[in-house]
Amino acid sequence: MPELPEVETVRLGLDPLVVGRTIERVTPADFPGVMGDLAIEVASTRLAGRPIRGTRRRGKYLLFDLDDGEALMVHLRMTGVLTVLPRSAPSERFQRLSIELDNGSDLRFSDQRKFGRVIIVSPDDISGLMTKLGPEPLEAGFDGPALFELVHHRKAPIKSVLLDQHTIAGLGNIYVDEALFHARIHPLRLGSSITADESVVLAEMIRMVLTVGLEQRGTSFSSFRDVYGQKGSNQEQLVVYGRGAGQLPCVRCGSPLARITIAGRGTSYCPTCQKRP
DNA sequence: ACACTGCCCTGCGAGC
DNA sequence: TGCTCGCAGGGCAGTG
Repeated sequence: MPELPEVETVRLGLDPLVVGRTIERVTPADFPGVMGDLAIEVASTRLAGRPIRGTRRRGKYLLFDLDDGEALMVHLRMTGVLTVLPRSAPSERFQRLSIELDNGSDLRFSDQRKFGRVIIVSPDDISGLMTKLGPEPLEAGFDGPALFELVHHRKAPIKSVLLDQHTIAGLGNIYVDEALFHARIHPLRLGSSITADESVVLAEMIRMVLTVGLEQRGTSFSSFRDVYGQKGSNQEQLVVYGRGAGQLPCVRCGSPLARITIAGRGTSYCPTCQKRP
């Protein structure tokens, strides 16, 4: 599941391969809805001849800046994969879209579950995206007091609050479970119950798990691959995510981990280290 | 403004 | 062995 470290890993890999290139055309595969309501043929006409000026990431959104302030916005959702391949390379297994570039390479979008999207966005769309999302947790200014301000008035479980992209941008199920474990906070604790002192630790742990995830080039628990089709290695650093169902032992205290559902998401935690509310 | 639910989608693994 | 069925979950629409 691509979260901030995975999306940033993809962006870092793509940037040198696509910036400065010009789009020639867009070739559909078998999923007409991949570009939203816009027909692929229409999109191809709109994109033909336009340059890719740069790449940006906001939360889990990836932006390819075009001319005229427009951009191609990609969200990988659960199983989206972006690769750059020679035009002669065969289609990927779940390929949904191929953006042909002027140097003979293709930017390919593959997505097993058809949740991901590649959308042409206007300058207004982009500024809307920038403002509606919460702060970037790896940028300067994201600290204990800032986190406390974001969560102390919230009456939902802290896990739900941290998953809310309008509150903090880029966290998903994996990194939230990991951060809460390292901060020793039970995922069902209400946002309003988190103290200022706990916010300092939690903000630190959020930054830590994201930084490690980025260093490991992402978590490839299932389908995540980088631009070159390589797996990340952060799954080896995970200590709670995916381990609660089997009641595997807590790495800190040895007692069996537990698994519950919060906000419709599987949630693993240590009932001993993360005290109940 | 906020909280919560259901929907989208399909490969995979558990169970029979 | 082969089948069915539930699970995985990010974002959004709809409801309260």
